[in-house]
Amino acid sequence: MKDKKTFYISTPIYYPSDKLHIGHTYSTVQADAISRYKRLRGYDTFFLTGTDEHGQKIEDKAKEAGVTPKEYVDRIVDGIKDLWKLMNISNDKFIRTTDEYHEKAVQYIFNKMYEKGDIYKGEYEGLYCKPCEAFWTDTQAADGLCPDCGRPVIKAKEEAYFFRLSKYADRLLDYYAAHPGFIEPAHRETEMVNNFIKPGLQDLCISRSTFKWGIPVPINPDHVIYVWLDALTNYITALGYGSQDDSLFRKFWPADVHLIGKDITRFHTVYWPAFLMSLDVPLPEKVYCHGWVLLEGGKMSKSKGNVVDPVTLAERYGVDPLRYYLLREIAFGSDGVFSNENLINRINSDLANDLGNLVSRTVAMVQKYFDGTLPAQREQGEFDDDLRAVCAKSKEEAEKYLDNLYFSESLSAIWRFISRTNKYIDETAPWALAKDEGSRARLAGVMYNLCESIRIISVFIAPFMPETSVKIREQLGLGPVSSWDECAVFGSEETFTVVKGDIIFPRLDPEKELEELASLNKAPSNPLKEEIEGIAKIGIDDFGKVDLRVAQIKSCVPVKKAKKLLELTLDDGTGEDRTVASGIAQYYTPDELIGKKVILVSNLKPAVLCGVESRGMILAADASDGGVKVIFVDGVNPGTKVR
RNA sequence: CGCGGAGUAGAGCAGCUGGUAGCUCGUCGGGCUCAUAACCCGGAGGUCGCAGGUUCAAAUCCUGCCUCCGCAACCA
Repeated sequence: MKDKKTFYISTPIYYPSDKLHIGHTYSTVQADAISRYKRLRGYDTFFLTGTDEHGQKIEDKAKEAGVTPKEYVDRIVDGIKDLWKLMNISNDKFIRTTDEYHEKAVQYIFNKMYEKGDIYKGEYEGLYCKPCEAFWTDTQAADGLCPDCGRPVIKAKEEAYFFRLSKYADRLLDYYAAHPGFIEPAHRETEMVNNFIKPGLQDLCISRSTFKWGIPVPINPDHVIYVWLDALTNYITALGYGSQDDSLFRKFWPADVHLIGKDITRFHTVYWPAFLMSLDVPLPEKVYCHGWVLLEGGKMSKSKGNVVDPVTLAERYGVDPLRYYLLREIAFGSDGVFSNENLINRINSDLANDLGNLVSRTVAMVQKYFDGTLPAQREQGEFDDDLRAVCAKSKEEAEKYLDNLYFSESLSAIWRFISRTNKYIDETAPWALAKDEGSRARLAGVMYNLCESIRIISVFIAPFMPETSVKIREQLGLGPVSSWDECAVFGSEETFTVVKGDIIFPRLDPEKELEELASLNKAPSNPLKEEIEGIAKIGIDDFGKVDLRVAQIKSCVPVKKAKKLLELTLDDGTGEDRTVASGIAQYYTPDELIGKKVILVSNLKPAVLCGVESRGMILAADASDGGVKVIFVDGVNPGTKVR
């Protein structure tokens, strides 16, 4: 870590082509928790999030919607900002890659790299498929054919600008070796080294001339800068790098943590460091690749219709419970499963039963036994020492874990103290002490210790659940936490005057909630209908272009080196065998298929898949269980046209 | 033999620099009555994926195998 007491953390910048889901919320909430923690610890903290707004996809979406790309992203970005506001995100800045200062700075960066000789016009490297408007690496198009459409690729001559990524391979390896912990979890580093760096880094294409929605290449306005050089650089342009005023950059760079999802590891641990090396800018301290929020039944995906809407959940259960759940449920670096049942469970047991009830019962007793204000006459007793010891240990662990971004573990440590406090009530049995006038001082001592414990807990949870921290402290008659040090000394408070408030976390009825959530999910009445209506209409002529034929499977073998592919030999009625590769190996064995008749798209352009030339495809349905059902036909001869 | 991760009580996970298997939820029984039918204590429940090996001793180290999940290359 740097000597100066600053802390700079970033989330990825999100692509505003759709509404954000719980996964994005997860990233951002993590960054928020750590930012709040660092601020409380006295760090001058800069927390950055934002949006990555250029690219073909947005250009297309905007066209569909009949608005300009800027108008399109403006609308979505408003929604994103609202979501962060709702989630109580304390970012210091929100960068949009369409911001003027960013566009200028990216051009500055491009020029600087160009002058250095790290950017060149692609003439030798890069294989380009014109119809697909896509670039492929040598390995991807090893046979000289586009992996997408099977047509020949050409060398990218005058097609694009390239960044000399290959030049930095050794320096990257050296850097990793010299900076353990740069990539976390560590196994991601192994993955990057083995999969990308050792096999040889390809130079990186950083411009496009096939669409317009991007930052123009300064030396050639026919091109726009392609995603990574535009997006990744936000981490420094947001601080004013490449502008008149780079005081923030000088203050906060290098970043302490780039928090990212594991899917963009390569870009942040290979491309980004190489860019920075090219600019002679120091590298960030750490890239932390967190896991994904998975849903029961697999990855989140729009087409599966199982995207969880954070707004619905936050409005229904509260922002802090949702924050807590995300930070608690998913362990360091690994994926976690989101389910409504888990969420409700966590809220009930951790928040309502353990924490909420602790506050409630304590405040009620202070109210009842002392009219709300604890007297100065207090007596210490048995169990007090242990309570303090657990408190101290909990603090130490919570800090240690949080410093390393182990959110879940940090919360576990805090909850050990909450449990200990509940147990303390049982051990000291204040209601028994209350019956005996002679135990008045001891009773006051016990209640004081409870209030102190809760006060300290309110500091512990402040980074995770800021609103709850405030609510709890209100009941203790205290203002908001202003420093983490407030949890350092047990007994620092003179006395307490409690104020009874509302139940902080009402208990939920799991059955009822699950039912209601299920009905809410159905609310967008008919997603299937919407999906179908969302697909562009085609004319009968377009359909006529597809030639469908019945074909019989003569033989079938798995494709070597391919998990998903079966190589089918078909009788299509022409008398000549036709080979088709089909991605159904996980659903059918060859024996099940041989002799069956299927529907063949006969005029699909050939493509090479894993070394097999596939001429056509067979029709199959995506079953609701995630499987695939091939469509079989009976009683028709091979070669018969289907329409 | 492409790279990496994982297989531990009903569920979700920890333990993996070797020494009688732990946590949360659930479940069963008890205690308490301040509290949000909450809290506290205790029990049941696992031959730690399979098979070998090293060792006085292995979930933990080694070898082989099986299964699952990511990434890459193929879901035409």
